[in-house]
Amino acid sequence: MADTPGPAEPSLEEQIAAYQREFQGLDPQVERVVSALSRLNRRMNVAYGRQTAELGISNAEWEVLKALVLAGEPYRLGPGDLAKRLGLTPAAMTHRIDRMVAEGLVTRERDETNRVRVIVGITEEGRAKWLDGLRRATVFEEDLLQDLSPAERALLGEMLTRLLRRVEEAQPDAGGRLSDLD
Amino acid sequence: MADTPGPAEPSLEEQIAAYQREFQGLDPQVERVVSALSRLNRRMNVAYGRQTAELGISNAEWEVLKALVLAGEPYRLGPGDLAKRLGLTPAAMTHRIDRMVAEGLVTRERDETNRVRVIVGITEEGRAKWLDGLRRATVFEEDLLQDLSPAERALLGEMLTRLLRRVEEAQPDAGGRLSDLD
DNA sequence: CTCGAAGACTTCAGACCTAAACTTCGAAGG
DNA sequence: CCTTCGAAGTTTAGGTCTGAAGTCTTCGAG
Repeated sequence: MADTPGPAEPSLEEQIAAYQREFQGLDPQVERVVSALSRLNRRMNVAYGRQTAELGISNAEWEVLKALVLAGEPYRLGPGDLAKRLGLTPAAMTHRIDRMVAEGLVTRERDETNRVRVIVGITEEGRAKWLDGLRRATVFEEDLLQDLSPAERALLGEMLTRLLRRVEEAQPDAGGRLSDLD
Repeated sequence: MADTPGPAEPSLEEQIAAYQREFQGLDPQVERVVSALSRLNRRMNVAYGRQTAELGISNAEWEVLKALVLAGEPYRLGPGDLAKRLGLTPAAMTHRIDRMVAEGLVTRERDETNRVRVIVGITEEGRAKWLDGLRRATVFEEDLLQDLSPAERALLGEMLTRLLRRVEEAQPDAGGRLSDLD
C-alpha cells in the first residue's frame, strides 16, 4: 500500500502553510509574492531552455546573441562589456565566445586602433537564431499572460517595475550572476 | 571627454525600447512583465546570497536546510527526495550532503529497515542557521514590498499565482534546476 | 530457494563558472 | 624617450553541476 504516491516538491499553497507552521510571524501575503516570483522564474527558464535547445544552442549562448542585438548598431561589443551585461566574469566570457565562434554564431577580431581590445560581432546565422528564439519566446510569453486582461497586464507590469526600482536603489552595484533571460 | 561613463547593462526602459527597435510586433506590455520578473529574481538572489554568506553558508546549503524544515516532522528526507524538491540530480545531492555533513549542518545515516536507503536529518546548528537566514530574508522581503499597499500586495500575489498555475499546467513535469530560494 | 530486475545512492567523466595570477598594450609623468 | 601604472583579455586552478555508468540491496517470479 504505497500511500506515498510521490514525495515530489510541495505546491505553493503547501509551502506557505509549512512556513506558517514552522515560523510564526511571517506574513503569508509577502511570502506568496516572493515564492510565486521565484517559482515563476524557474518555470520560465525551463521553457526558454527547451526553446533554445530546439535551436541547437544553449540558453547561455542565446543570452549573448540577445545582448549583441539589443546593443544596436553596429552590433559589436567587447568581451568585458558583454560580461558586465550578462552578469558574469570576463573569464567566463572568454570561454563562451570560444565556443560560439567555433559554432559560427559570433566573430572575434582585434581592434586595429587598440590592439589590446577585442571586438565580438554577431554573424548572420547568430542573428537568425536570435530572431527564431525570440519568436518562440514571444509565443510562450503571450500564452503565459493569457489569463490576464490588458488592464491587469499593465497593472502587473507597473507594480513589478516599482519593486524593481526599489531593489535597484538598495543595491546599486549591478552584480548579478545566475539566470537571466529577460 | 569620456561621454561613455560606463557601458554597463541597459535599464529596463532601455531594453524595452531596444526590443521595439529590433523587432516590431512585440507587445511592450508583455515584455515589461517578463523582463521585470527576470530582473527582480536576479536581484533577489543576490540579496539572499549576501545574507547566507553572512551566516557562513552558501545559498545552495540554505536551500537544503529549508527543504528539511518545510518537510515537517521528523525533519528527515532521503537524498533522492531532496534532489527532487530542489530540482537537481541525485549526484549533485550526494556532493552537497557531503559538504554539509562535514560542516555539521545535517546528519546522514542509513535506514536500518532498508539498508539501501539513506536518511538526511537537520542538526541543531543547521536549524539555527535556517532560522537566522529566514529572519534576515523576512526583513529584506518586507522592505522590498514596502511601496505596495496591503491591497496591492494581495492583488499582486493573486495575479502571480494565476500565472504560476498556468505555466505549471503547461509543463507538469516539475523539472527545474537553476536558482530557487523561495 | 535462487535468480533476475528494479530501485537508491554513489562514482566518474565532462561542461561551465569563479577567483586569481598572468600577458600585453597604451597612456601619463619625469 | 623611458618608465611605470592601469586597462583588457586570457590562462590556470578549483568548485559545483549534469548525465551516464556502477554498486549494493530488496523483492517478486519461477
